[in-house]
Amino acid sequence: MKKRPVTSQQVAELAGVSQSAVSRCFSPKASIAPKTKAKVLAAAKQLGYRPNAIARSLITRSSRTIAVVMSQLDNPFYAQMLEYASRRFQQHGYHLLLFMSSDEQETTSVMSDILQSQADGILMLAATLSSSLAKECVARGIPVVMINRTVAFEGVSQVASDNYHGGYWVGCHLVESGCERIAFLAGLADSSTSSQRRQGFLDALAEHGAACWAEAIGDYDFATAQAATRALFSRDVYPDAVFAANDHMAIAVIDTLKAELGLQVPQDVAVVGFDNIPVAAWPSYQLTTVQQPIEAMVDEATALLLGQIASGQVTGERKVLPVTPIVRASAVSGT
Amino acid sequence: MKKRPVTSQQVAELAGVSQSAVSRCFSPKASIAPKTKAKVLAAAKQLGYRPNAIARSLITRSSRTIAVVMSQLDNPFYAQMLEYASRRFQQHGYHLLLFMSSDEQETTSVMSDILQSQADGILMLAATLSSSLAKECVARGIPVVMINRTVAFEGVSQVASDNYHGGYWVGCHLVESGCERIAFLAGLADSSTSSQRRQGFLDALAEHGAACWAEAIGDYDFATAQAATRALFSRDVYPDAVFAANDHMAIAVIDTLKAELGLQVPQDVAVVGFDNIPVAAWPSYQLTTVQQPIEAMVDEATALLLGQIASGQVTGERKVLPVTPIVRASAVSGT
DNA sequence: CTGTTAGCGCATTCAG
DNA sequence: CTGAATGCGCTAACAG
Repeated sequence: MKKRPVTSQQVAELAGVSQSAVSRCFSPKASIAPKTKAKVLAAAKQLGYRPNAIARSLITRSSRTIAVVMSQLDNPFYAQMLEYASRRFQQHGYHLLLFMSSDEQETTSVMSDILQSQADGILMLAATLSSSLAKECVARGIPVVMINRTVAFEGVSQVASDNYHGGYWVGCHLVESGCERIAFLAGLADSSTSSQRRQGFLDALAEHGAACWAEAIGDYDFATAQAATRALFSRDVYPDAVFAANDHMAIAVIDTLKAELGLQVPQDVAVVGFDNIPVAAWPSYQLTTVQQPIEAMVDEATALLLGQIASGQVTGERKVLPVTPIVRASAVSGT
Repeated sequence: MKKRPVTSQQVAELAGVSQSAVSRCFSPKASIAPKTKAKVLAAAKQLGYRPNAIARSLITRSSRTIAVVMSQLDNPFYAQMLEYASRRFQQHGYHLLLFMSSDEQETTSVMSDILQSQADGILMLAATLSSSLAKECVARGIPVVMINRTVAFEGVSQVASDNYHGGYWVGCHLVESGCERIAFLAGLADSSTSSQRRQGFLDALAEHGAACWAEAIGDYDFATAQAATRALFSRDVYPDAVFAANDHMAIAVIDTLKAELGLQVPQDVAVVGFDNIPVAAWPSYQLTTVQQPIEAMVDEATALLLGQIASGQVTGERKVLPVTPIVRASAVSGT
């Protein structure tokens, strides 16, 4: 049977002090005589007392909880973010309440749960947020930070890596490597990350007097990217380079090229990805890619959320963090 | 500035009913006249009212929250589990509070946070739990379920896949495929999963009158597994098969064999893993492995936790779920 | 079916 | 510095 937890009242009785004295012992900033504190702590230890965070939240109006919304944990990139974010917030005495939500409809119901949960802030990783929901959060004064997402609403903050310049670098790198028939494999159609990378890439090509040779859509999904690869390489003349909007798809491209089409990377086709997930460094792939500053992004998001929580102001800032090109064997200069 | 949320009291005033009437409208099982309910819901919508879950938890003594403790999210196997568990609990109106904890010392401090959080249950994924902490949870009547972990304490429940028979199958499969110099690559030294897989494997070999040709330790880590592979293959006569205690290491073995040692899989060396992570199916690897029933394991853990929460009894059950051999190209019969 | 009442466990006034 | 009193927002008896 579930026992009733020990309360501060019981500790107070055992220690021969008032309940408020006990409370003060567990509040960092309250003033309490060392002697009474010792008595109280002794009694607390004896009874196995732990302050009830729920009761505390009710009165302080702060749950010390951040709601994080994710759509996919199978992408290691987001898994890494989540792990790091959790550790980061833990350091500041906050904990993450996890919500999975794939489609926008689900997000609506999830958002309702979040609002009820009294989370002090919301961290959106890879999920879409309708502007009406965003508006509701802002109206309630709950700070929202989105990572690598765009939403057409003022109140929410955004942290992103410099997708445009990442794409731009890829374009330059491939042209300068001598590639002439460069294809782009997009992620999700409505994803801002994919379209920003694409735009930078196209602009780079244009500045070099080149153009994108072919495009396909891979939905950030392995199987879809494989199908797209087959389509891109079904003609007699096929691309001599593929820029995939993320590493996961780039891996799919390489695998399909090698296993099904008998093509060599980078001898026959150069391949570049985006993210620099751990797999990209594996010997089988040696994927040239653009590294996103995961930790810096999370640090920024953490600072934004905690800052807004502390000040009680929701501001809606935008931060763009620099990316780092990583040249590996899948697309080297002078190929 | 953070606005004070609207309370049931305010809704009651607007609707011209008592505060408890409002409360009943948001409790599924309470009886309320359809007419008053309509009035209340109208007022609630007008004010944008959401019940405060914190206040509810305080009085119901149930946070509808499960604490999950993880040590690594970079292993896709655990990431998948977390995602599925989150969705599963969400369906039942529970949410996950995420705690990251690598070493045992950290677990102690994390456990303190969990106890304060008033979580209704604890789900341990890939983390060690000292028996003193386990005892404290049980003493408080908080159900604990560990997945794929062993702890020397009565009160906690455990869900595991049948590691022994998985290892046993691998042993049989390799011997029957004609392999004669079979090596084992262990995970973490103190991990029960690794040692159970190993034991089943060794028993299978013994029953076929064979023995393990060599052993090494890969710590469930890519780089360590690579180093171990180099060591295993440094002699003139090298293994003709490697059983790695998980897929992640098996991938490292294959990559090292192909990229560094110029060996073919499975022609020169057969490789088998464990888990059946998504990568195992990729064309470059085609890894023969043993699939763990992730969803069934999580379903079982969910049922165990929710059942114990509902009954108020912590029982400490053990469940072992069957595994499924997956034969792919990296180790086929008759090689 | 509805309103009234009494707390849940704790932080925070306010006197002393 | 300490204790007594108050109430956070809500659910759960209890009468009506």
